[in-house]
Amino acid sequence: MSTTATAATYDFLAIEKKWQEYWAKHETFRALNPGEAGFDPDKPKLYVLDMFPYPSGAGLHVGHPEGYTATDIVSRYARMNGYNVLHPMGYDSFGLPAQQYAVEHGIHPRITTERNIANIERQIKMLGFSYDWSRRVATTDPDYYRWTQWIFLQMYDAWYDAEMVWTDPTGRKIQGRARRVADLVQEMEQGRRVVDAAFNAVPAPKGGITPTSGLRAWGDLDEIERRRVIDNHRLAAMAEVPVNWCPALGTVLANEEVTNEGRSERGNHPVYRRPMRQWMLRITRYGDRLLDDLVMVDWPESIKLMQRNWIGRSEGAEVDFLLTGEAGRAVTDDYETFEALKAVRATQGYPVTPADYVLRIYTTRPDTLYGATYMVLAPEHPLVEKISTPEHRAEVAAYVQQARNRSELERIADTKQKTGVFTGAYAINPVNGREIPIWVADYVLMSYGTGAIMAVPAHDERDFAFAKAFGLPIEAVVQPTAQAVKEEYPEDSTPPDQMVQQVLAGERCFAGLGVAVNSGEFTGQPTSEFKKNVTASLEAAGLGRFAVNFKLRDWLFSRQWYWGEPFPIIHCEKCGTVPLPEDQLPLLLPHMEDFKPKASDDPEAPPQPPLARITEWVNTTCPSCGGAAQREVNAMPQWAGSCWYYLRYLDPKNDKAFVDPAVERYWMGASRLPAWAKTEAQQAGGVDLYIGGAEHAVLHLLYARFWHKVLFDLGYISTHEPFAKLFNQGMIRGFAYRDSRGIYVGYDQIDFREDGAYHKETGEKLTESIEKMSKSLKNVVNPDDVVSQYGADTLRLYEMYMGPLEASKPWNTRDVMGVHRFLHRAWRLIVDPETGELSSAVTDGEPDAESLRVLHNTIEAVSRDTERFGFNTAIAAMIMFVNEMTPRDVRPRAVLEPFVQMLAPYAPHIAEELWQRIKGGSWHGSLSYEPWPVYDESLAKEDEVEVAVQINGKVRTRVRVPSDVDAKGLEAAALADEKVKGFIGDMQVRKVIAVPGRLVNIVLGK
RNA sequence: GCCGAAGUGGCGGAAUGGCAGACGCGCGGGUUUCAAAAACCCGUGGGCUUAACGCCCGUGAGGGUUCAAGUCCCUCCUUCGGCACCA
Repeated sequence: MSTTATAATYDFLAIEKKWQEYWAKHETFRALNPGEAGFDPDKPKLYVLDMFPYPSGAGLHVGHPEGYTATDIVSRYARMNGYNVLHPMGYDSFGLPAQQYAVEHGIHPRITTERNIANIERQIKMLGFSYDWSRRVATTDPDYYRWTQWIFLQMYDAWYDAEMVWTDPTGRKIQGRARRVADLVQEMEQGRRVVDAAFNAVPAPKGGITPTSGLRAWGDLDEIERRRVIDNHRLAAMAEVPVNWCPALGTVLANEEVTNEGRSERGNHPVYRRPMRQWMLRITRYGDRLLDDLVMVDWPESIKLMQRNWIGRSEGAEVDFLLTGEAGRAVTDDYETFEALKAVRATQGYPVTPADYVLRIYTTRPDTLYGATYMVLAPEHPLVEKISTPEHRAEVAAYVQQARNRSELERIADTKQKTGVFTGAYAINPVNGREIPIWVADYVLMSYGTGAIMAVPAHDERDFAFAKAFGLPIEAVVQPTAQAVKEEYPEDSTPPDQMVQQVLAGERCFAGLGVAVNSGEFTGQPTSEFKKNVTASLEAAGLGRFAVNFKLRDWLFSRQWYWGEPFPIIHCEKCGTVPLPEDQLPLLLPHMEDFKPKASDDPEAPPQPPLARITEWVNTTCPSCGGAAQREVNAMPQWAGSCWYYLRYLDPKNDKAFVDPAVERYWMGASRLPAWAKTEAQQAGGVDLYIGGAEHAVLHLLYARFWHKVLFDLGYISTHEPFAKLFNQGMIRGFAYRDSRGIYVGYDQIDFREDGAYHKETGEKLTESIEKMSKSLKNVVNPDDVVSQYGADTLRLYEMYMGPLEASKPWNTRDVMGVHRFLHRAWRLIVDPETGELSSAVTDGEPDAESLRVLHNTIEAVSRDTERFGFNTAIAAMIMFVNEMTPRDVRPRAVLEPFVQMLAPYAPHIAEELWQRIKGGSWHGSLSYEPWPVYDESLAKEDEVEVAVQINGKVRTRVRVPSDVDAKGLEAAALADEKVKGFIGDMQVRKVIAVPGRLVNIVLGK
């Protein structure tokens, strides 16, 4: 350790402070926008982005600098290679953690947020990253959230035209586009769209509206109905939907914020499903494009897959089952039997839209329709109450109530043990006219498909379990091959033929593909063919249609907390929801002394947003009619600000627009990148490199893509996708130690000996494990400590040297010394430790061939490795350079200077200092823009190389040959070798493989 | 349960199908020193050996392709990550 540092040795703390002040003072890393004085349009651009931090009270942990260092290396490398580099930083400062921290400590979140930002910014600056600080944003700044609110209003004023086929500026054909609400109104006014029974604006039927179609023209709607149609189509709209209600947090949460166990991601509180009227963003409209456009981006396959799974597109059919008897009569006066409905529909040119007299289900397996033996409604399904017969009503109501009171946790806990009750109602299977019972069970989810299913116990595991539990019939309609059923039950030792018999007998469930049996006219058809045919036949009869479903659900966009963006919306009794006029933005978050949300243990407690308590703020006038009105009192969720921050960095001070279009086109446009960064993705444009943790795989990254596409469709930005290239850094974990009772022990309590870790006080040997860093495991490493002990350059270098960027790896403080020593050695190459002056070994003379060879090998390795993000091996190459140069007493300047440049992206402070010293009095400034050293292959080559010689694949000797020898010459040299001759003896040389520069393999035989 | 990624010395890790273990840590030996630290130099996968020359075994396990496999293919095991009643 350098606590004994004299003025002459590498005084990293002073050097780092000096250069950080220099960079700040000279705005060394300021990136100029097109149009600014000094902007060079001939340089290619590179937009290098970090996932901006959440400014928590704990400050940075060592995981943050890992990604930040990687992007900093790329940024600095790119500047030295002649790029205009945009490398900004900011803070994601709204959200629940700040709210909770503030509640716990009794301090206003505005204050804690400012304090936390100040601390985290100090830490980031202490690490010497080359951010353009003039572009700093915080999502809590009114100048920032003004535009978050503005974008929300654009979504409010937009709808998704799923039918529209259009061509983007690159000539790509796209189906579906967000358009202005005014266009929708116009289409309806002109009669191109009509309104169906569910208030959807659908393309007008060719033959016009028939009386039985349930369709209406725009002119036939009253004011309230018209508003309902429009609201039904807005990309941002309020809707009564089942939401995740967390009474303990006093707010609702998005699906993405609820854990597998049905608890809140934050705080681990129970979450309940409740229907509530909330703001929703219709991300599901973009399901297909969010899925399809993943091919445009250069992202880790694992992340793309997670997004694909999250979107969860499936194809199948919607099928309408007619309700019969009492149930049917309860909901319809006009149609009582299946045959009657079928007859009516047969006369129609246009399929009838959903209405109460049918039970509409979604299935991916329409080929199993003949095996449907009962139906199931989700407890929240609107038909449950209507169709339950008097004798079952009490039981159904009790079950529904019980399901409501079970948290998600409880529902998930017993997926094996199915529950449910019979409603007393029956439905008619459209393919065979059979009446089957309708049940209610919570294994069917209201939020997926139509909230109702046909149950085919013979071919669905869940239905099978339910049928077994309640004694419902199981009828096989798919005959599997012996092999298919064996694959489904690999552990089972039953002979495959017998398994097939068990499936056909309804004793065993089979969910795979096969050939139809007992399926009327379809019997004998393979599954895939059957699906197509039966869907077509249902469609022809108006009883079903091809359908696509997504697991992705609309984004619940309101929260009942204080610390978020207020909605720029006013509720007027006369005009409905009214957007705040643009010139009134930002709508400032009003100050509150008591900002606590109303928390509760009661799942039935209603949400009470804190803002609702400021009556003088809530009560306002309607911008539309001028009458009395109320402000929206919910706040936006954590993710709102992070959906578009990468766009604000481009033009952070603009008060006319969230970004100037010309500026956006430059920084987000397709790059003129060198080979190393060129991918198909970057041709499509976007942020050139985005580095962050994989924990955002579906949340932030999906939401941001969604907003981006909306802004693209509305013409505000120029690219389909926000992030052309994404890279996930691996998690840095820490060694954790616990005693025999399982209690974790902090590092300061541990005596590290050769054979393990011992407790300093008890002497007990401790168990070591590698865990995610966390306070409770007492294995957190604080960057402040590392920097004060070893310096920022050492921390940066160590984090990059630990291993591949994408790998998860454990922090080992002992290893930090290794790179720290390297920096000391690099320092002494140039500075005499005795005098503090330039070392006398540094000469102006012509470099010798060997020094040049070492240098150019290093240039080659560092350049190549940096470009492929192999930062660990790039550092290894620089260490080798220093190890080679250290013993020399003549070290030519011409060799040292390029080395210092190569060190600069990795350890910028020491590099600046060494550069200044080696350049001497003539140098003033930063080396940040000095051209990167050029690799000269002719200087890197040696005249002679050693090549391994294998006999039958085993290395037996080496031969020295000229480095440019060809395969023939290499073969001759190997065969001429005495030792090789000895090995050959009287054996026969069957084959010789000679790979110049690599090896020779001599294959011998008898 | 489903999907994905990964298994290499005492440790972190390196290796376009071409000399496995670069580089660092740790460890052993040496130089320097009154001594220690620091620094510098040498050694360091395991085993055998006449200890020089040299040989054998080694990248989670087993099989395969190839002149040549850590790398490609098949089967299995383990660990980590994601999803999880999505009809």
